[in-house]
Amino acid sequence: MMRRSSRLEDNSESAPAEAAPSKSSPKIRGRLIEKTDDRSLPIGNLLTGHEQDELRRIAKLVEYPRAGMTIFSAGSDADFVYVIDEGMVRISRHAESGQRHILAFMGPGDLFGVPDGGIYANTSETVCATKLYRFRWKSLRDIMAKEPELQLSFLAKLAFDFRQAQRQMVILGQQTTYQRLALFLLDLLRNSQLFDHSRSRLKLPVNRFDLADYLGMTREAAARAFARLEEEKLIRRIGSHEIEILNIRGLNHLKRGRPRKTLRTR
Amino acid sequence: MMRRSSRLEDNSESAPAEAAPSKSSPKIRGRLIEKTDDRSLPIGNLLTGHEQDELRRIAKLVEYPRAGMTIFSAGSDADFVYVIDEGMVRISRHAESGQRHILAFMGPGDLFGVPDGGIYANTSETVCATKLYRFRWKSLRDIMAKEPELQLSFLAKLAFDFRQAQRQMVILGQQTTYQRLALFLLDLLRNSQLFDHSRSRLKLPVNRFDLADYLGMTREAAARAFARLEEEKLIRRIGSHEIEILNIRGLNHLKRGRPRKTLRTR
DNA sequence: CGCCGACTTGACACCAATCAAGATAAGTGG
DNA sequence: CCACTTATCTTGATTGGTGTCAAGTCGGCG
Repeated sequence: MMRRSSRLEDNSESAPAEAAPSKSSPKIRGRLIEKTDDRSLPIGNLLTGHEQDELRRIAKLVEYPRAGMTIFSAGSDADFVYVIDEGMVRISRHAESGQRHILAFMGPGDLFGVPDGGIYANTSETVCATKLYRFRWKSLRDIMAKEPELQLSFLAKLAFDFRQAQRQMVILGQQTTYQRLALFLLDLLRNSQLFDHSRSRLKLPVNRFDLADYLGMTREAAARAFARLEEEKLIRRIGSHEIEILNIRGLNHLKRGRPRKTLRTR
Repeated sequence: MMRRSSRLEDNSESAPAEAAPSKSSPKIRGRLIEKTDDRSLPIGNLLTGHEQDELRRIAKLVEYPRAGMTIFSAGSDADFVYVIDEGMVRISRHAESGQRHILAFMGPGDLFGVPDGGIYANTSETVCATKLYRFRWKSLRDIMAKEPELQLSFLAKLAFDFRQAQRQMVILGQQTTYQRLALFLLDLLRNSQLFDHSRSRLKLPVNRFDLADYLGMTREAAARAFARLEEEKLIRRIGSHEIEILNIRGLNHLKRGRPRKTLRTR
C-alpha cells in the first residue's frame, strides 16, 4: 500500500520465500523456496570448517517474540547483518508511489541485511516470532578478509538470492494474476513443511496482504485468483490459509500457457 | 535503465543498463547508466593492486563485431565469466510461456556470466559491436581463493547487480506503463553520453523491442506511453531514438503519483 | 522505386485496480 | 460463553489500462 517511498537503492537480500504464518495459523518454519543445500544448521552452512568458531565469536542471538516487529528500516545505518535461526522475515521496500513491495521472504539459514553504502536499502520485519544471529558488519568484513572460504559461502548465498530476484522479475513482468499465484503455489508445494503429500493439503504461510505485495497484485485480485483456480478444479479452498491441491499437472500447465491470448512472436 | 547509482561503497558495478544503438542510430558507446568511477580500465576497477596481473594472465580479449550475436545461452555449460571492455550486452531469459524478459543491460566494466550450478542461467547477446574480457571460471575461482581482495570486489559487483534487480522488481511490480517509461527516461538522463543538457536532447539507445521486454510491456504499449508523455508536454519525440525533454520535474512527479486512481490505504 | 523492418495508431476485448459491501474469523471484555 | 469489536478475506459493480489484432506510416536499403 501505500506508503511512500523509499528510494534507496537497494540492499538487501535475498531470496526465497517463505511465509508468515499469521497469528491464527500454526507456526510454520518451512521455507518457501527450496534450496539444494541442507539448512539444518543455519550458521553451520554459512560457515564451513573452523571459520564457524570465528563467526560464533562475533554472533549474538537476538529474539523477536512477535510478528510484525521491525528488525531494521530502509535508510537507517546498517551496522548489522543477520542470519535467521528460527522463524520468518519479510524484506520489503516502498516505491515512490507509496506502494509496498515484498522482495523476499526469508527463512532459517538465510542471510539478510547486507549494507549498501553503509545503510539498509530495504526494510525487514518479522512475520512470526523469530530468532536471529546478529553480526556486526565491520567484524564480519574483517573476518572475511582473512577467510576466503567464508567469503565464498557468502558469495554463494548472495548469488542464490540474486537468481531468485531475477526469477521473480520474470514472474512479475509477464504473467496474469492467477498464473503468478499458480507459480507461487507450486513453489510452496516443494516445501514439505507446508505440503502434506498424503492429504494433498497445502498450508499458506502468508496472509493475503503479504501475498499480494509479493506477487504484485491487490488483495482482491489474489482472492479472485484463488476463486478462479477453484472454479477450474485445480485447487479447493479449505480456509484462507489452507488449500487442497486437486490438479498439480493443471497448475504446471498454466505457467506454460500463453500469458493472455496468443503467444507473441516477436 | 537504471541508474546505477552510486551508492555502492566500493566499487561497483554491475548491472544496469545500457543500450543498444539500433543499426539506424549512430553508434553509441556511452553507458546507459552512469557510474561514478572511471572506466578507462575496465578490468582495472575489478582488480585492485597486483591481483590485476594475475587476472590479466587468464584473461582473453574476445570480439563480437556485430549486434545480435549470442555470447552464451541459458542452459549451456558455463565455462567462462566475462567483463565488458567496450560495447553493450543484454542479459535475458525466457519465461515458460515463451516471453522474453530482459533482466539487464550491461556496459563497460560490468561483469556477467557467473555460473549457476555449472550452467548459465540467462542468455547474453550483444546489442552492438562489443569487446569482452573472457575468464575461465575455474581459473578465476582458483585465484579468488587466494586473493580475498579480489573476492571482495567480485562480491561488491554481485551485490550491486542484486540491488539493481531488486529495484527493477519494484518497478515492474507496481507502475503503469507510462510511469515505468518515465522512470526509465529519468535513468537515462543521468548518462551524459546520452543526454545533451544544453539542448535537452536524449538519445534512446535501445529499440522498442528491447525497451518493452525490459519494462515488462509490449511494443505497442511502449509507443502509447511515449505518445502519452508527449500529450502531457513532458517530452517531444524527434525520432524513434531521440526525444527532447520538456519537463523533468513533471517526469519526476509522475513516479510519485498514485499508480492508478487513488492511493490505497491499507 | 519497391521492399522490408521498425515504429505508430486505432479498435476492441479482457483483465485487474478501485470502490463498496458483505462474510468469515479472531481477539476482547463482560 | 456470548456480545461486541476488529481484522481479514471474499464477492460484486464499475472503470481504466493494456494486450491483442490490424492497419497504416516512416525510413533505410536493395
